[in-house]
Amino acid sequence: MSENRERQERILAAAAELFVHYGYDKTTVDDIAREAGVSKGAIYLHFKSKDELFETLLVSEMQTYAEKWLELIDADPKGGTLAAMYKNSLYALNSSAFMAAMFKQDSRVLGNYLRKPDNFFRVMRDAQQESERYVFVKMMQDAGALRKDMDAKVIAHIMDMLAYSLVGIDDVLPNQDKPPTEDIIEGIAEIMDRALTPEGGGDSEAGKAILQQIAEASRQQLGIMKEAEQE
Amino acid sequence: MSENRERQERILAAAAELFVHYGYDKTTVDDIAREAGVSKGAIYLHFKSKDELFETLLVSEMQTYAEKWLELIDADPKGGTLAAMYKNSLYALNSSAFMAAMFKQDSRVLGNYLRKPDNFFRVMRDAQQESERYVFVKMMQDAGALRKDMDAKVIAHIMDMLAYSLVGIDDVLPNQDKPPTEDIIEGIAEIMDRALTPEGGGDSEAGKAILQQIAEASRQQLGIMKEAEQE
DNA sequence: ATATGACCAAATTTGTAATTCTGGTCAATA
DNA sequence: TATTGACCAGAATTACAAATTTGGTCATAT
Repeated sequence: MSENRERQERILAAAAELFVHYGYDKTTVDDIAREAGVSKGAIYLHFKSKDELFETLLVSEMQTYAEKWLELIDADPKGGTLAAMYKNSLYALNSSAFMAAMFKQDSRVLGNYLRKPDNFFRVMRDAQQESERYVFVKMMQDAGALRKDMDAKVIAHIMDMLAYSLVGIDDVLPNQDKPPTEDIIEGIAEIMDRALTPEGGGDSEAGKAILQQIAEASRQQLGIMKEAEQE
Repeated sequence: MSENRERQERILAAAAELFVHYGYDKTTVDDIAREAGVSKGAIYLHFKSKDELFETLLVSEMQTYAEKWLELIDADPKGGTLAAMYKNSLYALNSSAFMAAMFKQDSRVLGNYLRKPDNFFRVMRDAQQESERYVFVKMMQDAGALRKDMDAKVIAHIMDMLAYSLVGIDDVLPNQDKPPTEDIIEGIAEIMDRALTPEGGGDSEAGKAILQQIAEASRQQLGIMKEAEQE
């Protein structure tokens, strides 16, 4: 990795930590520079503005999330089933506080950035016709990895609900004896496995093939966004 | 119903509507009096303070919710299974905007009431050792209406997650083509039925018996709270 | 060529005095 | 006796100037 690239990574890492802890509003460019051990000017050699830095971080976190997801699936013996794939997406989501904040649109972290008229999230929502989750579930169903008698749109939405509440429920419903997150995710996986796997078991290999396909498309889309952002 | 009692109901109904629409902070006692068609003084003949009115409403909504739940179960042919019971709790929750706001601790509705040091919700949380949902799930498991190989605490928590996200996900994740709520609830019910019902089917009658038991306990607890509130 | 941090205009926050609003009371009324 | 609404003290909001902070720049240093 070039020295320049390495410094950019350091800046982004510092920014991620500060944004998660203090939020977009309370984190200043000076803070980021100090935390990353560079001068403020250096930040502006990498990013045109605070917002561009922030948006680069958003994209970067999404990429990291996608890669982590793929890794987990690859390492999972049952990785090709719909339930296992979904489960691993939850682990991936849960592994990054910043990504979790993005997913639940945490206003404490995203702050006034959310109010900007054409922020990253709005643009993304307007751009996509169908939710990524739905596309994924639909493909899995067509490939025989999800029972035909389930409505893919409904399943996709329930999956979003569970992901959302996995990272968001603590904010509003403090539960004294909440089970460990891992137990929750495994519980969800078991439920999904029983409820969604077609009779006779789904085709695990077909599932993995689909994932590669989606991953590739996703990488392309993120690449495009990264370019769009440079302008 | 006594004339006095009827007026109290009218006040509470008016308050519920205003609180849901404008929130606790922006709803004044004058507003409530006007909406209910009574004088402000009359409000204070029924309630010692705005907060007492509010808390009476909280308890009243919980009672209505519990009754609605029982009704739905009674009317449901499969009402005794765990999945059907849970499903009906979601319908009951979804049928009252105020109850939904309570469940998700919606700060737009509950406003500064939530900041009060010993508000209803804090008192309730401190009072109860185990979550109601867990008690319910555990009893159902002991009665043979939930597979033994599932952890009741985990299942209870996942049920809370789904309930929370059912009423809360719209606030942060606007989904252009979200399925109708009824389809979502039925989808959840189907998933739960497949995943939680023991081999050979659960004992539906035992389930209903348990519910009556819990309903009775719940009625008692709410009665106690109502008294505690009078002070 | 690269990197820095002093510097600045604009935005945000703070302090605070004036104003409005609101929960609660109670003398007057029906 | 039961009910009302004018009234009031304290709370909340507004207005706005002063002070501070912050995103971004660029002359200077390395």
